[in-house]
Amino acid sequence: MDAGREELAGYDPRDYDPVAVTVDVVALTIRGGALHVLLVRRGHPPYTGMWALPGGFVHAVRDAEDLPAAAVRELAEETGLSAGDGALHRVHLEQLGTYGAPGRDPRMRVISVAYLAFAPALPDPRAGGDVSDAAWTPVREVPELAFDHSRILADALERARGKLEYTPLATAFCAAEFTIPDLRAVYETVWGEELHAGNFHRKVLSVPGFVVDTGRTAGPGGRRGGPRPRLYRAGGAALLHPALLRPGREEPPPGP
Amino acid sequence: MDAGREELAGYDPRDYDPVAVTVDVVALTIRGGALHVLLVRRGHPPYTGMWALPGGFVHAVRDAEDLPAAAVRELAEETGLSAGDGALHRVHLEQLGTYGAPGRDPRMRVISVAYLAFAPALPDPRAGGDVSDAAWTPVREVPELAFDHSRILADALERARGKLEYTPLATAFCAAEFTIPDLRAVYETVWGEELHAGNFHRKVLSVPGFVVDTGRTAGPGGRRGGPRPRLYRAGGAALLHPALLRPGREEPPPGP
DNA sequence: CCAATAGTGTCTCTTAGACATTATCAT
DNA sequence: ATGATAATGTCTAAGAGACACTATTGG
Repeated sequence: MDAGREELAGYDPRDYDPVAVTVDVVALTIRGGALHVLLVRRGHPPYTGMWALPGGFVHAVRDAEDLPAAAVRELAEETGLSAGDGALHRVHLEQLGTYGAPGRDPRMRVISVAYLAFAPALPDPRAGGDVSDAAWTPVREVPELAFDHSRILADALERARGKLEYTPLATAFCAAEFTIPDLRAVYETVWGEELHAGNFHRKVLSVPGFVVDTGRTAGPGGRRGGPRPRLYRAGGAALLHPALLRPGREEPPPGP
Repeated sequence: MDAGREELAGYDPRDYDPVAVTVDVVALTIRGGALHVLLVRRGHPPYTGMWALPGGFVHAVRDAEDLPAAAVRELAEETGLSAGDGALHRVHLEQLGTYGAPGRDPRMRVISVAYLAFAPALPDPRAGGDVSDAAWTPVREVPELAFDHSRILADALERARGKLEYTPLATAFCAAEFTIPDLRAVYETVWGEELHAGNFHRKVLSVPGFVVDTGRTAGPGGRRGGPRPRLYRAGGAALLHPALLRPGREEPPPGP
């Protein structure tokens, strides 16, 4: 598409109000069998001392950056991993939604574009910059967050739960090579439900392009016995057909 | 959530760059068996004379409005319907995504929050304001659009096709009361595929909360014979269980 | 009458899920 | 040996889809 660059005569800057745009990242990972989210403790007003999602203003004019680039930058700053690093390269990033209610930031009108990141187990973050602390926090222990970040986190969790059903993104929580039980643990952790091991195994292998067999088996890990499970890599499928529908969703009573 | 209003000392306005935020609306409706989108012809630079999605700057400071409110306002301005009107009340509106690549607007850095609207058949729009023309356009005849609006429209269509599968939003394209063949026509139009009438009928009625029988039948309409179909209203379900999966989706060849 | 369409019945194939079974490993 | 777990097999119920059939309307 070529930008028809007409003259800017007749263009009135007062047609619009200037707004600050931030990017916030909901970075999810699995540690020790529990779903964790990356949080930072704010070192400046507003909400000083409260926990919040990592994020910051988009570099809009000088060194103008795209929105996904801003999200990667924020994630890299908070985790201490460099953007070109291999660890960050395996992170799945997608836009979650945009939050712009008036008054959500007491300073001024701020529109926040939220991103959702699925990451394999990453090292502990390091504090620095304008945050006094940063930590992977179990989602079940997350306190009330600054701004409307509690709502953003809730939306992110719901999105993540749904994404596991019809996309292969559960593999984004695993290392490059993983076993079917590893994958099952991801589903059980995110959905908060136990899955039948045998049925899960057969179903995953029946979905074309979900996982590919490496031919090798896992070494003796922290398991308590049993045969060595086979190692798989993520397949090339972008969508799961048929989907792995999560159980226990009874039909809700008809609303208004 | 209570906003902890610390003092604003130490707050440096240069921490952020001012950005203009717009809201663009992809309004879809069905007219004469074809899917239509509401387009406007631009009356001002940039892209003067080109077709574009209806949209405009968010009122951010004076009369600060929420993002969905801005979308409703733009839709009302372009369709000539008042926001409190009953016709607009039946329109389904949801956030589609946010587009903020540098250079997408040649004037300055603009972030656009795109909304997707599903509407029943609405009257023809009226031109006015800063648009020289406005029209419902069949999506198969849409020309190249201004800015990145062609991409936004493509994303909207893909979202709409998916939404029909697992939500009852096809009813948002129908009048308040509709027949099962009406509903089937919506699916066939949006998906671009013919569906088996008998199987579709049975499936729709088998999903709890999708439609409710009014007990009445349609009057003699533009049909070419056959029994009077029954009239239904939209049910209370928010999700379809089981979903109406669209046919013809063979497993794609595994990508990279 | 005839063509078109609404709505229902029937059959087959696939899949989900409950459960059983066998094989392999750590302790 | 014993217990835990990977992986596979079996059975049943439910849903998708192909197809046939009846009933009811407009022309």
